[in-house]
Amino acid sequence: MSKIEMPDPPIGYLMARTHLTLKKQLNKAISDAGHDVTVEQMGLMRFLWQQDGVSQRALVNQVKKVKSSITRLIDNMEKRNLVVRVPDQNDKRNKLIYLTHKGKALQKELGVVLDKKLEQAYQNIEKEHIQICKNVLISMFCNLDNIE
Amino acid sequence: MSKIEMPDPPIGYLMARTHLTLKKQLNKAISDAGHDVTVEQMGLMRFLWQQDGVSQRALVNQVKKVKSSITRLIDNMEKRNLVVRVPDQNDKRNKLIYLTHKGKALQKELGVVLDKKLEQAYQNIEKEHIQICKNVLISMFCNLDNIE
DNA sequence: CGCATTTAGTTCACAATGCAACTAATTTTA
DNA sequence: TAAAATTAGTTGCATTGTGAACTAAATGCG
Repeated sequence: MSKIEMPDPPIGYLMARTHLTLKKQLNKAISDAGHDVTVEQMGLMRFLWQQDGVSQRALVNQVKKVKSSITRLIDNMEKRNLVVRVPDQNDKRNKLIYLTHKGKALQKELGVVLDKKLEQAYQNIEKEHIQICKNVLISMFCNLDNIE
Repeated sequence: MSKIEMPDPPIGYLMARTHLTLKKQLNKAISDAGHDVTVEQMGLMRFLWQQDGVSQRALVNQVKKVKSSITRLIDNMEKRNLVVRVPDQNDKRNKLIYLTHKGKALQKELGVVLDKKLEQAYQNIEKEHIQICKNVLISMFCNLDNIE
């Protein structure tokens, strides 16, 4: 099978490829560890672990996804008993999202799985370079976020 | 609305956030430019622009997605008349993917849209840092790819 | 040669994302 | 205050990604 010769790929392709591969393997690692949770659900819980009982709107602002994505992400998390929706009595438009016991308990367990996988991903890469990479990703995001 | 204070995010979250935001805005930019193509379809065409008439298997090896993803990506590209599937007479299991005129013509036009958006994303970021970031993404991908 | 194995591709079920259109509740404003 | 505009959340539709089960074709081996 002949290998196709490609020119230096734009960063978007590299990001997409690495992101999807990391996500795929993390999902498998989480599943192998016996947890019925996805990486995206973990990504939302990351904020809830810091501050519980926030509105979906607040989560939209944090994770920078579209509100309909959050709606369905929370649908699936409710199915798995990770969170519950509680109507806000002060503003009946809002629904406040609270972690269940199960959702809270997962913080430590998923942290272990995540750290282990990142350790594999970081092999033989200089720490300073990883920090520079993070900063570039943050700057790119801010540049794009300011445009829209 | 109170901003949730978050600790230093793992690189996976940064990659996911930046990747999705870039993808979202690129899709909009492509659509605004009058093209009925998605970023993922462009990602596959990137390889076809280098070498036309390859099997789906070859594309799977290049883009590192699962074969069922490629099947449906090509389904949607055929609908839009970007590519055609041609049965391989030498090995009847294979289907060779060829760009249509429309698919070929898009290389330049989409390149312009992509470059413009990347220019926005790269504002005020040092070129050397972008290169380091790219190298980290490549190294991470290779580390993960060797594991599975 | 003939049967087992491998390989290429499709299909299905599930999760996730985004856009657009919608409902319901709140806030603004005339 | 009543109508208009905004805000929070849901739903329908299209695209994408994955894994598992499936078909058809080619390859390998006894």
